[in-house]
Amino acid sequence: MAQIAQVLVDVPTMQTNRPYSYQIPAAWQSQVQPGMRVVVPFGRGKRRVQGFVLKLDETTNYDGDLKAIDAVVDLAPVLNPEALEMTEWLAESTFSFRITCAQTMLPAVMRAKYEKQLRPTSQTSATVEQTLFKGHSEVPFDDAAQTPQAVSELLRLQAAGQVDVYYQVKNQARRKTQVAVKTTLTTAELVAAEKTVRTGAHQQLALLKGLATLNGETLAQKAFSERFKVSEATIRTGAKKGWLKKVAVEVYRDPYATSDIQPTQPLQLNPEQQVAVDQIVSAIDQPATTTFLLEGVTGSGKTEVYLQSMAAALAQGKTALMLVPEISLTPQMVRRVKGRFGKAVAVLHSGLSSGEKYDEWRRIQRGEAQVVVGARSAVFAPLTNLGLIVMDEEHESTYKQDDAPRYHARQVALWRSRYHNCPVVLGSATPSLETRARAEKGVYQRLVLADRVNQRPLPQVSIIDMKKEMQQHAESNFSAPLLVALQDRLDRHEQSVLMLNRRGYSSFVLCRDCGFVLKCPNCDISLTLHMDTHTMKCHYCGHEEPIPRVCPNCHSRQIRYYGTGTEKVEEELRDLLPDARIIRMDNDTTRKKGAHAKLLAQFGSGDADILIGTQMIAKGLDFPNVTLVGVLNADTALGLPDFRASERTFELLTQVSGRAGRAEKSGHVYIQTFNPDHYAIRFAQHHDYEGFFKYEMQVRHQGGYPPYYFTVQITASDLDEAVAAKRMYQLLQWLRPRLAPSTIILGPTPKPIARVNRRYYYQIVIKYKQEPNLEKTLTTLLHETQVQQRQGLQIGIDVEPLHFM
DNA sequence: TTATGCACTTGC
DNA sequence: CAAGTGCATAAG
Repeated sequence: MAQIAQVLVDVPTMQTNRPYSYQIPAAWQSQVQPGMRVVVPFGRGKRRVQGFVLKLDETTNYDGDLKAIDAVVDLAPVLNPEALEMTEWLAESTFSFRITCAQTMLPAVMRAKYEKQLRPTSQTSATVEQTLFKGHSEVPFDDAAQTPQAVSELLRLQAAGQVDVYYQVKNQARRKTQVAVKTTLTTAELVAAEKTVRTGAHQQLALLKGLATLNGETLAQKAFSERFKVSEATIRTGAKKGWLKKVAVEVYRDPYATSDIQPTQPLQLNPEQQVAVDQIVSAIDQPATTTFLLEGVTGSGKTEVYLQSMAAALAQGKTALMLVPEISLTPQMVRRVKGRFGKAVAVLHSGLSSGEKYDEWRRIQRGEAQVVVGARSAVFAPLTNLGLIVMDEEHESTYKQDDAPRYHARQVALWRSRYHNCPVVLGSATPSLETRARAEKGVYQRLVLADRVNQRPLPQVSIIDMKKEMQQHAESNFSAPLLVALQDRLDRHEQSVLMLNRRGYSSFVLCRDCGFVLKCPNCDISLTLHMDTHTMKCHYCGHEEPIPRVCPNCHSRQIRYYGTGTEKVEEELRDLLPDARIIRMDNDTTRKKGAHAKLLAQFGSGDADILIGTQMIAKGLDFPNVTLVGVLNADTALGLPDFRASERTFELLTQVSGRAGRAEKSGHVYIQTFNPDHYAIRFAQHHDYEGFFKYEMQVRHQGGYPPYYFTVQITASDLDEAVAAKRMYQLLQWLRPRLAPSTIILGPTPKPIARVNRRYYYQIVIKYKQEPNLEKTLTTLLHETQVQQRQGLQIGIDVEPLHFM
């Protein structure tokens, strides 16, 4: 029997990024398994931390005294063998800690919370008892240790044995329970009981009849009382008489329980869709793994291909995973999947409460859900026997996690497909260059849906040169042609969608006398005006301050709001078209849970004529009465210092264009821009992805960017700008001889937003085609920068970063 | 991440 | 000389 557990402790540092051996107490030796969480003592004090059992052993090569496991948290492993293997791989490939990776794969509530408590001992004096504990059996350490004096006093008391420091490892996971009724009597006994009730006691009779139908099953009290028209008081009487028992049963928090989802049937496929489904389905039971790129314009019926392929996987007794960029933005997708697969579907996305996520996760883990739809982190869903992984809108940048572990869900999906020997379908109308290039090389198999299912032509796209508009008209967010078109839709009772490209653009305060711009005291960025709260906010650190009335620099009153926020656009539009009913959708109006869906439903039911919003409206919205789409500022992202700026602009414009003319009515798109001749805008105008791909590939080839090169970004930040810069130059010297001569190292450069949250950021970008030493070198780097980390210098490694700013 | 030991300064 | 502060260190 295994006596020793190799435990990965919850301490995210380089030195603890390896398992520690612990003694398993004899009583638990038969139940502890790899993948379970345990509580173990760690360090010199009495500190206790959570850990994951990675492995069981008979012996250990550690020759000190082993400590013993304190508690076993789980009855069954929460990380299955696949997850354990994935932890290792993920940690290595993203240069992050194993513990962080393990935690990333699980619902957030399974992360331990630590509390430090003070408890009295047998030697606690009466004075201490009165002043500190005041009759409580324990006191939170942080409450008692508010001042430095209090801390030293506590240390003294601890040394004197007057107080005991106790570490509590709290499991945040809570199961929701419901009161249910259950009878232990037989049907005959229930019938006999009917004779004992006094005449006219209808409710009690109904109760007994109801209980007889349960056949010993439990039923929620609420449901019982509704079904048999029995009051809760009667149920209580029944319990008193011993007819029934009240029990607590676990219920899942089902985020979609109340919404009525209509079951849907598979649709007739067109020939192209049929080819795609056939190819994918035939790959499901192949021993090899195939990655498909399913390329199809908006409305070409990609979703139906996904659904029918997933159905085939289920039919073979396998499970299916479907990733979507952010479901809270595309509720229609969840409806379609739930409509097709009903109760077999579990949903995982950021819009769920932590309890809901936990419950959905357990439904998957217990095998109660065979289909998972979810955003980025759903790629770790504990599905066994995976038959198919679908990644919709594979080009979306939300698939990349911005903080450690900086993984891309596509990489994880591909890893899992190799583990399960199942196909992956990457779907998009505008695939990322990396993916499209791989399909070109034959690494991925390309499936094309060229026709729109409804046979509608794509909307006509007009480009409006704002430089000319500006010369002819006063400063306005709306060009003459766009205004005319908007008025026209109002007259015809059709709807319009206006998109404001928020990136790199927002409303700030500028003094017209001295040019002063109000900036965040912590970050190198101007503050944004928020009319709803009447404050100036920093979008990077959250700093907030009142709107200035006079210029803080020259005390002039000529301090005005500049630039374009959605609020400002809405205001201007209300002036220009006073009769239009307008809905605005941005971070402010959609912050509350469900607000997003509510606004969309409102717009969908025809309660408004115009929907104004940021990028979030470009995705997934599908309203038949929308015939006009306007992009107010197409090019604000083009000026950003990022080689993917053109790709993003093209994607966004193509995507938002797809929102016009979804049904019988044809749509028209107006793109306002200061760069009317830019290729990203021209190719988007003609819905020409292939043209864009070829052109952009040349640009990337010339610049030496992905997909011709792999990239790794190393960031250093420090409170002192000079320190950050100096360390980065040292790093460059250190790095150069360790990497291949063909590898290009860019920088160090200050990041385009050089200061965030009082820290200064510098970056180095490594570009390489083949670099066998990379992993070893970067791991060494992480080890060697440990000491500097503690001195305040923070180093971050991002493999294949998506944002270079 | 965090408690501890040790080196060193500070205060009486 | 005791107490206090700061930092390096190691965690089974």
